[in-house]
Amino acid sequence: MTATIKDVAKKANVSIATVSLSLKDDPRIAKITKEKVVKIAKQMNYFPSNLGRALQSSRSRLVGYILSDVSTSFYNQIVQGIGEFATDKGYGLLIGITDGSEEHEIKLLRLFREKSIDGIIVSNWHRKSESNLLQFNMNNVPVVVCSAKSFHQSIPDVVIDNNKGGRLAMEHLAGLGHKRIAYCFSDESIERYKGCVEFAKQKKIQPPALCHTEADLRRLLKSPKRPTAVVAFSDFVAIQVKHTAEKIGLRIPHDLSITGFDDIWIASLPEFDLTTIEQPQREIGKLSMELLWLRMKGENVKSQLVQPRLVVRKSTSLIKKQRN
Amino acid sequence: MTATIKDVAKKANVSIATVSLSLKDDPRIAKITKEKVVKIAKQMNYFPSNLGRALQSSRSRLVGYILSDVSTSFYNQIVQGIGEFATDKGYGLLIGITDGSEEHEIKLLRLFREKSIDGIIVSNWHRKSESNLLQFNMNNVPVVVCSAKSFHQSIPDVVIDNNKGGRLAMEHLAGLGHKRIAYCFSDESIERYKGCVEFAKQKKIQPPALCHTEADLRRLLKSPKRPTAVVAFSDFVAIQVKHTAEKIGLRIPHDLSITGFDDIWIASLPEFDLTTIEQPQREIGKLSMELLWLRMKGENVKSQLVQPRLVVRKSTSLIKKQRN
DNA sequence: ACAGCCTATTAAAACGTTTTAATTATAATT
DNA sequence: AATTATAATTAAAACGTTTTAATAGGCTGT
Repeated sequence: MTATIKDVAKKANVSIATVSLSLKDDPRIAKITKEKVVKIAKQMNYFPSNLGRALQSSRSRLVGYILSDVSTSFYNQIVQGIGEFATDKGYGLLIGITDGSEEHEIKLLRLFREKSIDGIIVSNWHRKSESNLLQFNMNNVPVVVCSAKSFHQSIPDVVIDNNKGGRLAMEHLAGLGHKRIAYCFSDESIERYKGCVEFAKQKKIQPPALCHTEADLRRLLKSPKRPTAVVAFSDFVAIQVKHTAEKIGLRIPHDLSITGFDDIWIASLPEFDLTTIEQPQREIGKLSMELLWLRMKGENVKSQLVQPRLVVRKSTSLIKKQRN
Repeated sequence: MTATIKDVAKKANVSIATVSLSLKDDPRIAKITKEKVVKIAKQMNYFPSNLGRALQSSRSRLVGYILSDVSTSFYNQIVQGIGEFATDKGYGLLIGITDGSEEHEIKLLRLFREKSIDGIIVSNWHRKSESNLLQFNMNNVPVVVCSAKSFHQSIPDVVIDNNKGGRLAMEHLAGLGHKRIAYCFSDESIERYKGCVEFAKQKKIQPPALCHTEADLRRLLKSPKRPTAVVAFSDFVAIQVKHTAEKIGLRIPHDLSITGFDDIWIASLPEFDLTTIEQPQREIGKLSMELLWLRMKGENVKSQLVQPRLVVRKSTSLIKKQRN
């Protein structure tokens, strides 16, 4: 089917070694020979097979990306960022969607191993996989954590400055005059919440009330001294909060201001028009792949903190004087 | 680092051939030997490297998926479906996001070739790539088109029954008493529109008015005999239509019923609550991969039509008598 | 004219498998 | 006991590369 190095060698009437060296412009080969070989190779539409190359160099030029679910709007952009950089550097991107299933995750990691993958980026993983990932990482298959906090100091991560993000949201709300603020929900990144608390402490205002569940929030919103604003953990959560508030009869932003986090595409739809903290998802993906690439080249890298940005829309407004 | 077949052979004190045959349970090897080898292999945590295997069989056990953009909610589920099936069969899924760029697409196809990919699934592609894809397809690297109409009879596709989907939407609206219906927008799948027209013809009602642009729609909605319902090409378009209508002062569904297509996740949010034609995206992905897999095994397959399903929500309602 | 040096090229080994054909060991038949 | 048939194992080749070390062919300088 496709031409191999042997075919080229035969046609050019040289050895396969000469072909190999010519194509990588090795100074040992005479210029005239190189030109001949290159011309014939092009003419035969020859490209070195990664299989042979991989076998001999034990580098497959394949990287893997593990995540639990592409369908959350958030990770798509990340995949895009990773993919672009990878292709550019000649790496194939193997995608591994675990769907949250541990069994699936194990299967995927085994597959990656069998394929002699050169590096791995992870966004979601199970506790039990950590030793497995660590093993990859120590055996010259670098691992980078993307958009999450790394679980081991030998594995760098690329993550938004969550603390700063929390502060930005608080700063914005405080600037609009809000004094009683709630935070929904705490489970995941505690950093964002910490950012809020730190800002509050610094500005000597009341720290946000922490809601763990929707029931918590509902109760709080019905109380006499209910919050006038909510910092939501994500845009997703922000939408939930909006629904909860509306069910109680509160209107956004008239009765309640809400900030989200991520700036997924629907945040800008007029139905939501959500003030939010933007994460440059594509950038995060690209940066992760860049770190991985550097590590695969043997360089040392440090974890990266990506800067968040406040996007002001219509889900937040000045607090009404009479209620303050 | 990781054990190779040689290591196992040495430890088991047999030849590498014996190891290879034992692990695939070849009847020629004595049972007792097999057991010994299998035990030692497991104990050494040995898995055959795909690289060696691929080189010798010239099958990489890699498949590629080409699409322009993962971030449209729609394709995520497809990727998930493809990925699941692929992993299950021991195939690695290389993802190729073209971002609509032709140059990128070419780069990706070359990468796929270099990686000796075994099969390709395509959702979006440029005209110019067709000859390229066809070449893969003829050279024992089968191609399957996913969620789009194939461009060549030698390449099967998996696609929703668009005609039927159109009919379903029309049937639903007609059932609610709507007589004047618009279709937005026509550019892509003409099949859906055809389905609408066919249904109208059959039931002897007025065929839907075709809007090509938002301006068309706006004009139509402002006309005295304006449509009372719109069949939108996709959920995405349905949302656009909703916005356009609301800007004019029409309320959904009170003044205008809208049906979408796809049932992406936001369709079920209370802000939209969109009556739509569901595409089983995951199923479509899975089916595409299954076809590809069969073709890679040398079997002949036929294109598949997937059945759409009407999901009734609140964006459609009975036409008001006074206006009919 | 010959040792010694470049320069250009190539043979050969290696990477990790699978598979075919050959070899060895064992059992069965005369 | 010698031959044949059968069962079990293995040597070797092949897949497509890269790389190292070796070879051949000219030159140079004596």
